[in-house]
Amino acid sequence: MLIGDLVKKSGLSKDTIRYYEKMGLIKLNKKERRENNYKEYSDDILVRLSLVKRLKLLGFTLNEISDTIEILLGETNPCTEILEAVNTKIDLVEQKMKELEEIKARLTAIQKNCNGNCSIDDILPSCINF
Amino acid sequence: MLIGDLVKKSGLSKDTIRYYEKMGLIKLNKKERRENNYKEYSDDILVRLSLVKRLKLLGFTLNEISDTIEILLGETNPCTEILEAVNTKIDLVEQKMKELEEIKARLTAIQKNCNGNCSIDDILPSCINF
DNA sequence: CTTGACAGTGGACTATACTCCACCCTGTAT
DNA sequence: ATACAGGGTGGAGTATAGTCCACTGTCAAG
Repeated sequence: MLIGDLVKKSGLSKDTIRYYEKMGLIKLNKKERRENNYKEYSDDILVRLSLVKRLKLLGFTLNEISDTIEILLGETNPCTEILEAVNTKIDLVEQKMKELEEIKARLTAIQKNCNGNCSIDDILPSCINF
Repeated sequence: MLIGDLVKKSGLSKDTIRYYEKMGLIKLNKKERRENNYKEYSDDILVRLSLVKRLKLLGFTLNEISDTIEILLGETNPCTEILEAVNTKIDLVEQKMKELEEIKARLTAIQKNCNGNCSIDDILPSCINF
């Protein structure tokens, strides 16, 4: 598919896709050009872009994403490396979830302390050592 | 305390603290200066910085953090506004948690599909529509 | 055969969040 | 007295992640 289609299917802008291309997140080999010099994007590229989008939402940087994708979708890594990478990512995700649970508990506590007439004094105790 | 202490206690750099000051994330009133013009930071400032650090880890921008802190620690907002803000934040946190759960499920699926001898073909199905 | 949508390239610009630097003042230790 | 750690200010520079713009080429429709 051409870039216009990719824009529609990926939900990313033309400029963003080209930026990712420049950064090496997606790669086209020389075959993937039409005679008129237009770029031909495969479904693999779409998969990669979906991965990028998801991982970005979770706060990974493009460099981290680049590494992750290389391991997940690369062709040269044996299984153990893939599994290790996946396990590391799971740990990271679990860590983020724990953080969020803590924050949520804290917010809920504020909500409960605040019975119709709260002030800074109701909230501060919940924030110390937060 | 002076900035050196604050650096040690907060784990943030001098420049970062001053940047947050410039951005209005932390505020010193005129009283909070010693006669020699040195800034005197209170424990409240430390609480604020801890909040900033935590919220940053979760992917909030400094602007979002600024708003949140203003509502949580500000002095002029009535209770209803605080509660609304807290509820909004809880929603946001829950949304992020859902995202993470989805990612984790996906990663676990990859892990299961990969029985000792996986290749790109084992992983790709888990990545499509990811 | 021109118009308009779509493609490509290169480079400038922006926002966010720092980080570094130069230069100056303060205060204690030698 | 002076060295030196620590404080203050202003402004420049950096990294990341885009976003915008100008200019050019391609191609199907009228």
